[in-house]
Amino acid sequence: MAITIKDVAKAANVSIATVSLVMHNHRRISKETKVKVLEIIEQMNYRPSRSARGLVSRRTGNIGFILTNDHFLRTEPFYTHIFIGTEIEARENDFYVLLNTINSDFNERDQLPRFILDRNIDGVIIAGKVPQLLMEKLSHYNFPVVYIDFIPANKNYSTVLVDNVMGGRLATNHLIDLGHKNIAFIGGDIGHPSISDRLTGYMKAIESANLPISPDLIETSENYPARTNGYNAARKLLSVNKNITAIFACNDAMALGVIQYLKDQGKRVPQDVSVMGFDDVVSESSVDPPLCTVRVPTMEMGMEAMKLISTLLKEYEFYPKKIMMPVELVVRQSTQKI
Amino acid sequence: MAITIKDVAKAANVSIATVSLVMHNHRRISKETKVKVLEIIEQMNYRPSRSARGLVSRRTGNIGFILTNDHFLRTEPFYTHIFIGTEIEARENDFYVLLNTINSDFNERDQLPRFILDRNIDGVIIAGKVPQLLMEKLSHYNFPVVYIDFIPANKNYSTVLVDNVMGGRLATNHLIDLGHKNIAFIGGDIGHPSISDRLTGYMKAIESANLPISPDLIETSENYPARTNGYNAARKLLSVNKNITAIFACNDAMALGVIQYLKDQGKRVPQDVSVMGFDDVVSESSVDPPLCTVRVPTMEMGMEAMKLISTLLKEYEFYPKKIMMPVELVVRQSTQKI
DNA sequence: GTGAAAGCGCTAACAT
DNA sequence: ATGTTAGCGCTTTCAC
Repeated sequence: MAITIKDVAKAANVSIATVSLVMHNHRRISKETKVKVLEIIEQMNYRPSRSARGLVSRRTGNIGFILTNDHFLRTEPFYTHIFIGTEIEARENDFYVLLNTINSDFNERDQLPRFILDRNIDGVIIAGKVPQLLMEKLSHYNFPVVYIDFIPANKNYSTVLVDNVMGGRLATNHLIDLGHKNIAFIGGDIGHPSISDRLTGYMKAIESANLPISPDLIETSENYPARTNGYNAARKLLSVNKNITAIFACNDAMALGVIQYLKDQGKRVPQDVSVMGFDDVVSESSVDPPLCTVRVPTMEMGMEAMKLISTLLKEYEFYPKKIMMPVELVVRQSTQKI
Repeated sequence: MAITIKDVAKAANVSIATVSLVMHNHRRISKETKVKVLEIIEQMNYRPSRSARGLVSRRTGNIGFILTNDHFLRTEPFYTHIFIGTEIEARENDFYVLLNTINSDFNERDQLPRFILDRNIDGVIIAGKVPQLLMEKLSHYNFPVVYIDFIPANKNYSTVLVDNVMGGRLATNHLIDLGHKNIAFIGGDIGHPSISDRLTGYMKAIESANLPISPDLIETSENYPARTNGYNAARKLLSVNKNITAIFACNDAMALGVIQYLKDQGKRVPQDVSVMGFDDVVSESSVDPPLCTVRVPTMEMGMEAMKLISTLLKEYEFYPKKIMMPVELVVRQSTQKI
C-alpha cells in the first residue's frame, strides 16, 4: 500500500489540508510547519496519487502527442527526437506524454486518438503534417494544441517552427564561401512549406552573392524527398548541366541519393562535387564521406512545444505563440574548396 | 463539462450502480436495462473518468515502457516498431503506454523512471538490454514486468524473445540451398545472447549440410554489430580467406558494412559474393542491392508483450511465461545461386 | 496559520 | 434485478 496524504499528516502531526497546502507552496503556511512537513514527505517518500489529484482538479496531467505512423516509423529519427524532447521537458513540468500515431490518410471512418475520446489528456502536441480532417475533428474538443514543424491552415494555433529560410541561406553561403559558382538545389515535395523555404533561402543567398539563378540549377520535380528521389534528381540535373560543382539537397535523405549517383558515375565527393544535406539525421559513420548539413534542433523543438503547452495550461494564456527555432551549419567532409 | 455516470443514470432512469454494473458486464443485470443503458451511453458519448476509476480501483490503466536512449534513438527503427506494437495492443486492452528512456550507463545517482516513483503505472515492459542495476532497483517495487528481446539474469520474469537460432539456420540454409559451400559468419558483440544464438543457428545449419565449420569462416572479434564494424570484419575475413562466396552477417547494419567493403574492393553483390543480414530494419530502397535478410516481427513482439502484461494484470497470473517469436526468411537481391 | 469537511466520479459491498 | 451508500486520495472553501 502506497503512502497517502493521511500518513504524512499523521506523522507530521498536522491536518491533511496543511500537507496539501505545503505541497502547493501556499504562502499562508508558516516556515516551520512547511519545513517539517517537507522533511516528512521526503523521509516517507510520499508521492501524491495522480488519480486523486486528477479527480478533484479535473486535470489528467497527461499531454497527447500525435503524428502519422509513417512519420514515426521512418528511418531517420527526426520525429523520434522530437518526441523524446517532449518527454524530457514533461519531466520538469510533471506531465506524462501519451503517444498516438494516426494513419496518414486519416478519414471519416477513423477514430480520433483514444486519449481525446477518453479525455485523458489536458493538451495536444501535433508533430509534422497531419490531415486537415484530423484538425477539424480535434477542434470540436476544447484542448489547447501546439503544432511542431507544421503550419495549420487555421493560423490561430501555437507552433514551433524551423527557420528553414535561414538554413537554406547557411547551406548555400557555405558553398559560396568555398568558392563554388555553379551551385544546384535539389528538392522533393516542393509544395511543403519547409522545403520551399529552403529553396527560398538558397535563392536569397545566390542573389546576395550576385550569382545567377538558373533553372538548370534547380531540380524540384520529385514528389518526395527520399533517397532514391535524390538519386533520380541528381541524374536529371547532371545529365543536362555539366558545370555543377556543388549540390545542396533539401534534406539528408536526398543528399545520400545524390552522393550515390555521383559515386556510380565515378565522381568523387567532395573532390569533384561538393554535397550538402539538411536536417542532420544521418549518423556520421553511415555515409562516406560524412555529410555536411544543417542541424535542426529536433529535441529542443519537442522541449519548446512542451514548455509552450505547459504555459498555456498553467497560466491560461490561450493566445497563440510562434516559436522559430534557429538552425546551425554542420561542416563535415562532403564539401570542400573548389 | 464532461458527461458523468450520474448524467447517464438520470437519462436512463436507473441508479449509478446499475450503470457501473452494465459497463462491467455484470450478469445480474437484466437484458432490457443493459440494452437501454448501453444505448444511452452510446448516445451521450459517455466515457468513464480514468481518474475516478483509478482512485477506487487502485489501478492507473497505464503501462510503463522502458528502454535505453541509445536503443530508442538509433537509426534503425527496431525499438520504435516494438513500441508502436505495445501501443496498438494497448488500445484493445484499454491501457495507455508511458515511455521513459534511461541512460545506458544507468547508475546509483540516476532516478528510476518517473512513472515508477509516482506509481503511475500498473506494470512495466522493458525492451532490449538494460543495466542490471535498473532491474535490481525495480524489483523493490511490486510491478509485474515483461521483458522483450532480453533475458534478465534472474529468469523469473516473463519474456518475449526472438527465435534467433532458427533465424540463423534459415539464413544459412538459404545460402546452402543456393549452392554455396564457403559461407562465412560475421558477428559483433558475440557475448550478447541474440548474436551468439544466430551463430549457433549458423553452425547447426552448416553441420547439417555436412559442410566444415572453419575458424577462417567465422569472424566475431568486433565488439559492436554496427556498419563500420561489419566493414572491418569483412576486411579481416576476406584478406585471409579468398574462397568465400557468401557472407551471413549477424544483423543488417553489419551486412551494409560488408556490402560496402565488397564494393570498395570492386566485387559485385551478389554476382561475386552473396550477402545476408538479419532483422529486416533496412528499408528496401536504401541499399543496392536490396538486402536479403531475416525478418524479426518487431511490432508483433510489442503486441505480445502487452498481451502478456495485460493477462498478468487481469487474471492475477503471476508465474512467468516465455514467448518465442518466429522469424521469417526475406529473399531479396543480395544473394544468388553460385 | 491551521483544521474540518465537502465533494470530485467511480466501484463494490450491502440492502432491498 | 436494482438501489443506497461508503470511501478511494486529494484540493479547496470556510471556519476558527
